[in-house]
Amino acid sequence: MSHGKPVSLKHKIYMQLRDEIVFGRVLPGQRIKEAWWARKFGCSRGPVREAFNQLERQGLLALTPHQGAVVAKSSSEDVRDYFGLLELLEGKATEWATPLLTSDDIEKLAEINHAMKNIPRDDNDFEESWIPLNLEFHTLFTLRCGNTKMDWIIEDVRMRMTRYRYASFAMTAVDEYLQDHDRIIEAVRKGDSIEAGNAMTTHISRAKDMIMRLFA
Amino acid sequence: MSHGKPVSLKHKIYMQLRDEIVFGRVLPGQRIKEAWWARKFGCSRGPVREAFNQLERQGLLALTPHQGAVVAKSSSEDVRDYFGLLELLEGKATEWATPLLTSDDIEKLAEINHAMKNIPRDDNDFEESWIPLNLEFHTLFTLRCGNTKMDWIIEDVRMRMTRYRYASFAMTAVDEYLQDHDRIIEAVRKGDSIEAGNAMTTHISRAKDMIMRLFA
DNA sequence: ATCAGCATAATTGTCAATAATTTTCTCACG
DNA sequence: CGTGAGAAAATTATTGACAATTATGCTGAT
Repeated sequence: MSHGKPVSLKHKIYMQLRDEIVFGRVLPGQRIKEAWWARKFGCSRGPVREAFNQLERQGLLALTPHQGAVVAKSSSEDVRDYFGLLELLEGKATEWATPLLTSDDIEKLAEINHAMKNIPRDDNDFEESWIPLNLEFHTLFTLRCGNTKMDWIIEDVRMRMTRYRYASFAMTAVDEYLQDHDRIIEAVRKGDSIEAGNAMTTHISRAKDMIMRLFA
Repeated sequence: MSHGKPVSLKHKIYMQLRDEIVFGRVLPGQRIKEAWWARKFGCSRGPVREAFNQLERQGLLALTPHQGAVVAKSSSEDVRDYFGLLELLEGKATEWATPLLTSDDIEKLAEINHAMKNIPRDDNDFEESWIPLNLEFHTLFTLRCGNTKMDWIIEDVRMRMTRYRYASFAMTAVDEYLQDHDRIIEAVRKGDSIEAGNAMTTHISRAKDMIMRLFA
């Protein structure tokens, strides 16, 4: 074998269309046509259909028989409830991870947040720098929490809201987010799992409030 | 419109193969062939492939390019971690639901548990009577918890383990399960959400221990 | 008897064409 | 001018055939 699985055509189509939706280049309610994507990839509609199906199961497309696909709409209630699950899951993941983190892990968390603080605020690419660092910060807890399914389920929930997070990204709360991270790190340093979990829940709750306000 | 969505062929295939897996008529690791199911339904392989994809996304089939599908295997670690998520999710759903339940809801819970107690223990169809009642009991909390996504996520987690629950169903803990339900109902009657949530978590933890023991 | 190498068979991945269904447009009628 | 029936167009659902890939089972040399 060379390196890993061979990448199937359906997977490439899936990845690209997923990005289109997640990064908001196509908007909720917009019609997505099989034939268009088949031509775009120079292939037949078979692989396109399979990609569409996968995206439906992830809540990003809405398929209706004989009617086709539209980018799924989420109500403000949907977003609130997805965030509610994230508060619960990431909060508990943080609580569970706290006693399991090595000193290297904790140092890594501090480094990430330091790097986030140093992103120039007026940079046009602020989001492009912020997002991967933020993801790395959060993922470290889910990967170290001792439950091998936690990252899968959080990723699944997150996928359904990411486009709203990106679409309504606002720098107004950046300082609070960074302070939240500091509070989490501090609690982790003390080894106080409950406090760390609560700090994470509070952090996500703040993000929820931000986005819900922009939604209305 | 006549009555609901038209049922697509892929959905019928999906439902039937899912049942085969969930009820253990095909075993983990067993090869599943597209052509066989296409002949079984008198159709081509297209819809079969779409059903396979859906089952992969639900964790019931493992697909490898050019190698085909096998019924997914779960390690004992996987089952433990899925149950860990269920404890968390159903526990919190119960806590959240407690102040929202109507007296009719609580009465319904009592009725269900009463009916479960009255299933003849030596009945050959004990499981067939038990499972839907048990599901109804648990689902009432997830539907009333105030988070519209809770039932989706619990259903998703549960789907991945149901076959293990059924495969290793043992009546040895039935009495404890019924007592657990009574404790949950009691806490709900008192309006003690924390106690109710803890009782649900304990209940699921007991089921986990049962199944993990049978796994080893 | 064992094992590498090769030919064969079986299975999946993709395609282009056809059938079924829905949507859109047209136009006669009130 | 609005409306509704019906034809036309567009789109999806399914199919059967072909290509690409992998598994299998010979063959023969050691």
